[in-house]
Amino acid sequence: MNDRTQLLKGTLEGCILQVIRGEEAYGYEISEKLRMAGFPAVSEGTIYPLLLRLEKNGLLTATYRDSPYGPRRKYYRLTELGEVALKDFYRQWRELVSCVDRLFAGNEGE
Amino acid sequence: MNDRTQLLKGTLEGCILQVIRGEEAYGYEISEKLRMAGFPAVSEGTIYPLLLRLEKNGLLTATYRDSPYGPRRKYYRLTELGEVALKDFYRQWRELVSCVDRLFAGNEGE
DNA sequence: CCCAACTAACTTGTATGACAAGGTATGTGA
DNA sequence: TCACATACCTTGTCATACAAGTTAGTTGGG
Repeated sequence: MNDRTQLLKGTLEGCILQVIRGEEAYGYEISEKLRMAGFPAVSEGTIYPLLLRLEKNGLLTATYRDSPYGPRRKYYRLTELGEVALKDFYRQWRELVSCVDRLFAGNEGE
Repeated sequence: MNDRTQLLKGTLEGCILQVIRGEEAYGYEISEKLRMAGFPAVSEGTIYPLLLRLEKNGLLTATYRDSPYGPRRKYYRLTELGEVALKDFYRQWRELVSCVDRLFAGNEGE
């Protein structure tokens, strides 16, 4: 019915910003890192359009660089706008988490 | 850009199940309770279709009862399928939260 | 040399679900 | 009579996750 993909909506964008925040990263790498963090395999059909969108909206800038292993990589870096958006995301995320926690407080064990 | 509505995707369904779990409730009441819990005003255009969907999918059953204040209310109650779905939701929710937490661990203060 | 496998990015089409806007109807109080 | 709160529902729109497929570069094995 409603698999986890709906739960991910909106969350992924913020998480990707956070991955890039530390140091610039390219799409393929980002999807690996998310998988490491425990996210269930995020499809490429998800990640690349999302990155393009973020770039178009000015949250990311990109530069191409050659790869020693394959075609050139497109490295993304956060803009100032991206930093702001990341902070906004995290604030809203924490807010949502605390709402849900409040609702489930008292009977999580069951 | 991406307001909180995308963050809510999928979460709302589980939260509504949780609200109903304790005791049967009707739509109007549920939206009040969510607002109490801190959720930003959940629109009726969201809540009623969602309840109908859950009923159609067998997670909820409904009975109409008169109201002392207005038109009759449609009271929803969890089915066994609904209980299972609620548990599933909560498990997946906790999993997502811990993934995001892992990603943001170390620099939440900023 | 060719082919498989991995790396790397992108496109198209589909489904889901939140929401705005609007409609219908009942009860209360001024 | 009229405004307002209660109560439910429908239609249409938008954002976004994903499957599946496309294009390309590199490496290593047969």
